[in-house]
Amino acid sequence: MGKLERHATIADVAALAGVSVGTASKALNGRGSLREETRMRVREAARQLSFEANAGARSLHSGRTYTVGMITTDTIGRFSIPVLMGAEDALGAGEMSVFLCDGRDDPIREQYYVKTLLSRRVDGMIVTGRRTEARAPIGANLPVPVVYAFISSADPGDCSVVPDEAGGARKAVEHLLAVGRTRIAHITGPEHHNSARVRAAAATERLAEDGLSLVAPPLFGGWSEVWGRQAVGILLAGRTEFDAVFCGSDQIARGVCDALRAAGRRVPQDVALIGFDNWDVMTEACQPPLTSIDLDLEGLGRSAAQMLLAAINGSPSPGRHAHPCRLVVRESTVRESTTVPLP
Amino acid sequence: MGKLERHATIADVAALAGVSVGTASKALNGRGSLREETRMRVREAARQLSFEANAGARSLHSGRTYTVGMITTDTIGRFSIPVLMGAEDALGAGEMSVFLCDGRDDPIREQYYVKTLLSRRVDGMIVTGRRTEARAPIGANLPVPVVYAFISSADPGDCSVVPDEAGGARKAVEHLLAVGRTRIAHITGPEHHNSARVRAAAATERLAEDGLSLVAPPLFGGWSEVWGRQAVGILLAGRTEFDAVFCGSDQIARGVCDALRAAGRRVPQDVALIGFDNWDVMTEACQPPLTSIDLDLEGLGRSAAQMLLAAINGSPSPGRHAHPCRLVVRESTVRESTTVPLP
DNA sequence: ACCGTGACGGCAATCGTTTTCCTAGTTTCC
DNA sequence: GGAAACTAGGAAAACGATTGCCGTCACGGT
Repeated sequence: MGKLERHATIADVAALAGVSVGTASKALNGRGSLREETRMRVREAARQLSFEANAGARSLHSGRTYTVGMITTDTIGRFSIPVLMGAEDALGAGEMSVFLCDGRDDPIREQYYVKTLLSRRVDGMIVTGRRTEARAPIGANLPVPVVYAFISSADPGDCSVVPDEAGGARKAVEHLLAVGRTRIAHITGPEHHNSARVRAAAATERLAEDGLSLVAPPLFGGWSEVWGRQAVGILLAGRTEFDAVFCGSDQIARGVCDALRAAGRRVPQDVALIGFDNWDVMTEACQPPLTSIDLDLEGLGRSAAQMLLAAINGSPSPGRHAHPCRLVVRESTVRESTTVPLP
Repeated sequence: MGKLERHATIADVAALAGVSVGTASKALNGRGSLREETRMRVREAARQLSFEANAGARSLHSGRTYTVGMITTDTIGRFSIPVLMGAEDALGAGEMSVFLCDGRDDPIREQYYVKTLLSRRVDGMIVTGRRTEARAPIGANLPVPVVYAFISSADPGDCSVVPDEAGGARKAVEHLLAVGRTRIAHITGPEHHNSARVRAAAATERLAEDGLSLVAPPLFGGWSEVWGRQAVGILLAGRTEFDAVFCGSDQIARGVCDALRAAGRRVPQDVALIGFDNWDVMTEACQPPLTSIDLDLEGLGRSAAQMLLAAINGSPSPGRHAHPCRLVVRESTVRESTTVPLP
């Protein structure tokens, strides 16, 4: 058989079942009062023609498309994916389909997508992507609700869901304290990056609550392994003693780990090591496997989607919502890989 | 101002411009014969109401939705993303929007998505994802064209676009030969994985064409760094001399690199090293940076999308299409990072 | 003065579905 | 036996946009 020529319409179904179009509609949607026998006959006809109601025509009538747009501002990367997947999952459960739009960090392209999505009458939009700072709102007075996920909108009235990075950094420090370390160093990304500043500040603050401080000012650099290795050199040259390093990313941590080993320091016996992001590629390849802070991006995406659904149904949640991070303990902080309960 | 209450319809525009609905439509679409003054008046009214034509209503009339569905079978991963982005890019250029569906390797979910997409009257579908083997077609006698990207359909009549892995492996071997290596080892993923077998076979075959063979049978294992390190141990224990290693993945290559360095062998002086996938995270973190084979997944996605567009317009390209791989030379095979032209 | 001819725009059908109203039977009950 | 009360299903009006077909002007030519 070749491929089917044309989609069956409800008129085809009605004709085959020997009823009127309206009756067929009622039969398929369980509306109106029909004899069970009629209902079955229509259903059978629909099955036979593999009829699927035209969603476009349907939404023309209902005013809702059960569709949302997802715009990623930067090109889709390691961070956007889980957010995207979490959102897709939550929306799928609400019978919503997702339009994917890759903004590629181009405002023109982005505005084009907004217009396209509006013309497609999406019920709402999710904006995601990575940025060092909050981003300008995607549009003013849009006729549909918008939720910013991972990234946050510069307008505090907009609904943004972002990871609780400060909380994550505090958890990291608390874990190091819990395993008995007090001389902690911090190696992280570039200072102009908001995440780096926030995490460093939170770590410092948490230590201060226990009357402690970092053994040296935070080492700002890049997010890479290379920087991790370099930073260890700086740290060792400074002759400051340290028994733990809190890293701003797993890549940095891995570089740190390699450099420490090369310098003859054992992880975790001499130095406990904790990363950030819980990126499996790094945490698993690290020797030993790396303890890290998980941003729970998939959960964040899911949560953002749920807020969007709520907003669509008339209950918006304006403002900035911090999504909690999770500590994942591996062997770079404790000998056995048993989970250490937090205080 | 609060958010706009409702989307403007063409009737609103017509009323504001003082013309009939049909005239408004003609004015906005450049059809019919209208006075320039009228046209401007309508356009101005549309602008004022920020009118965007309802795409659903429009496609009801035209029969086309300018929409395609993209189904990823496994959960979206490192390989699917570039394919997805390439496709999205090519489709966007054709004014098409993309529905994203994450099949999560669940056939039920997948079938649900196919139904949903059909009810949304997509003009076509792209199926992507990673599998060890060809996959069962997503549906029989679908009323819209389907293109498989990266993954391939078990039905040889379906249009599949897949990387030319054999060609890539041959390029890798050719490069090693070109830089003067003849004692080549091959470390790769699990033997049950089709890619591992194909690449190993192609490498062997290419060597045979020069009257050579691998210094040892291919070492099948996993795709991980850990396996790369282990495999070097096996290789060294075997006392076979080798001056190059062709690895089945960049992760393996990185493990190999670390283990070689630990064993006192210099890369590339003693051993030239080439990976597969050209995954920036690995190639850049590797010391020295890793030469690799790029699958050009983004190009592959773009190409798949173009075939889909062609199929939608009535010119299908049935069958399996191999998308060429690219050699990317870095310092793990040549001292200077200058590009070496291929023979 | 009359007809022909463009130019301009309105009218209405159409796409596929849902939903409201209505009509024609069939019961039911007094 | 006849009116009321249901029941089953049909007819038609939406929903928003496009488009083919017509009517109505104004103008020019004979």
